[in-house]
Amino acid sequence: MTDKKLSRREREKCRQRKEMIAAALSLFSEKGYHNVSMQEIAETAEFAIGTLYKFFQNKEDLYKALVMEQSERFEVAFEAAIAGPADEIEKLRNFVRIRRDMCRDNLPFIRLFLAESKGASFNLKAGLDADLRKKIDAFMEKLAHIFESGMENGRFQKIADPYSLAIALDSVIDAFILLWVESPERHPFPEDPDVILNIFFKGLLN
Amino acid sequence: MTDKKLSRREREKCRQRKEMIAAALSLFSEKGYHNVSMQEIAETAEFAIGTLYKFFQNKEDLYKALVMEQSERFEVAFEAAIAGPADEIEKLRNFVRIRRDMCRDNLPFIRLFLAESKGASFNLKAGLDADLRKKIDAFMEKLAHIFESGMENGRFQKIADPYSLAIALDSVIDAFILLWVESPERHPFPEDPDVILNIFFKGLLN
DNA sequence: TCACAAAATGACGCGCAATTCATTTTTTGA
DNA sequence: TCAAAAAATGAATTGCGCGTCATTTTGTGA
Repeated sequence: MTDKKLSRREREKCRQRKEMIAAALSLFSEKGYHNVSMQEIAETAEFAIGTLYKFFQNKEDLYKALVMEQSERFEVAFEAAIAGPADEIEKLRNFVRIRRDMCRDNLPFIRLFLAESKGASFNLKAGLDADLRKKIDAFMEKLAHIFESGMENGRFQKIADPYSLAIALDSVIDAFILLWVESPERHPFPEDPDVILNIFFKGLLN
Repeated sequence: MTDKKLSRREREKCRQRKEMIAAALSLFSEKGYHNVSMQEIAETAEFAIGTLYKFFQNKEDLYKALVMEQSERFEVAFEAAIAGPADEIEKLRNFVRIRRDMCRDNLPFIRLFLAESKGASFNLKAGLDADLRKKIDAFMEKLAHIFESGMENGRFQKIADPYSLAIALDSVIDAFILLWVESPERHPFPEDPDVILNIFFKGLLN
């Protein structure tokens, strides 16, 4: 969806589109969907407003495209993170690490995404796009699978059902990210993934 | 802030105000702040628009009042839940139970609140009101204290720092609530609080 | 019953922001 | 070099929704 094997003009279009999305991302993440005008996006991206409408049918379309494209990148990175190691524990560690890295490198989008995927399934009329929701659900299943296979081969105790554990891990990571986004100095995101994972690995009782 | 020792007229005002807030809550939680017009709220509450503006300076004022009043109720209930039992484990169980009960009885507000407190610190210009944020933070400290004192008296293992545990527990409960809100049949909120708490109580490893 | 005050009403003014499209500018290739 | 096609432009159109306020309705007490 990016370059190679495209005419000069097509490459140029791609570049312009990226600049528009970048401008929109920066503005949306800072001020929120409803507090950003198309005019503003156009100006930030240094295009005329009409040009914006050549690339995107309307404001919502631009927004959806933006969320979709970025999510795709995250999705891919997360899949890779848990596909790498064979060992369940290492898969989880890797997942936590990659989440941290992706967040560090994509602050603006993280803000937007947390808002989207957590509470505000009602920020936009339709909420999360069905496509995206399906992908997130599918990934959750994969995460659940890690816990499941860990239980089957005796590495993990059966302390809760695998899907619940997946949801729990995901939400705890999000919570840490949120803390970190809100005040990076006071709540740095832990370097060592086990700071988070020990909440699951070790038991409070006994 | 409610009744008793008020003139007939004052009681009437109070009732009207409540009806307006109820209408606004129902609409906001269903369609989101920006997709609800004052006209719509007025019609739903069966008042004229002008009357709405007699009670609330403007739309944001109405919204803030709504969030504030409802949060207050939740706040009080949660405080009571952890103040009751002396035993740390029972405090946590009680907290989980009360969260479940409050959610069951206040679905519309839950949707709104999760959207507010989680992602959408940017849904509204200013995000969460500073007052409210302070209250939430203060409550988190209290939750952290439960873990802390449990560690001191040897009931809990020191598997993570108390504040992190508080954040983690809170976010996991939220995640379960979110699942339940989205599809109550497929993901009923667990009756037994230990279904959730065991994720923390018991260790995955060993 | 009537005059006056308090409250409720909702049509309207106004500004803002999403789109449109007639015009201008740039690119292409003959 | 020039004309036709493609792309970019931004002023104008449009619609919406907040908040006002002149008018109507309701309540009160003499």
